[in-house]
Amino acid sequence: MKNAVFVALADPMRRQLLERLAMGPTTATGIADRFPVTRQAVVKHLGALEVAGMVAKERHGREVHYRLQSAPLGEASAWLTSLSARWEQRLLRLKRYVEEES
Amino acid sequence: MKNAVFVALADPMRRQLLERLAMGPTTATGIADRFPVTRQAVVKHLGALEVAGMVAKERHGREVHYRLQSAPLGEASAWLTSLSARWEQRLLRLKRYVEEES
DNA sequence: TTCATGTGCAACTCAACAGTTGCACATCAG
DNA sequence: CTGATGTGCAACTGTTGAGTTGCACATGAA
Repeated sequence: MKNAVFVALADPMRRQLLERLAMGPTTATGIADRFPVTRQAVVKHLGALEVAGMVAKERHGREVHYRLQSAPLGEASAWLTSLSARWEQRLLRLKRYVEEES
Repeated sequence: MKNAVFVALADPMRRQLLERLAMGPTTATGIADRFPVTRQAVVKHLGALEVAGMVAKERHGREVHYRLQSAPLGEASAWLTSLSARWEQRLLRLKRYVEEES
């Protein structure tokens, strides 16, 4: 699942979709009007985001509204900070070790 | 540049490389011994990570050591948390609005 | 020098993905 | 019902990237 999140985040268009969805739910057609791509392209991207759990569909009549799901974003962010923290901690240990030597 | 970071993070092998590099610098050959892939594959992945600024090369004799650069990880994480925060804030505003109505 | 090890470059295959187009189906307004 | 709008599904093209292989070059050790 985590993999699907990072795969989804790899595409610039999908990141733009996330930025747009952060302002509120929308339909694929509404998005396609403001982007230089087909509605089908938008639908596919939203599908990838849905597989990653970053977006949820909601049908109202004949319209399908997509809304952001922030949980996966938090998980991805947490993994990144954890990785960075492990490295920084290692640098800190090395620094202490060098200072101890002198 | 941000795009290269997310593209680099999209591959499971590269994320494993980052995990490995968080424990300390290594060579491509050393990594290839512990992974079921060719050295060349590792070199290519490390190249992608280098383009993204997440890894730095350092030559010692005939060996090339790769070490983690944590800055881009922090930037990527910051973007994710910012996006999530914007959405959460919007939900909060909506909640306040609804409570005000009643 | 000679050999082994580590690296760099280039070409190739294979699979996955972005984006498009065309058409069918569903839903709302008149 | 009729037309307009929104959506879903499928097939197709073009491109990108992962991984491999082969060979040449550089460096350290005997």
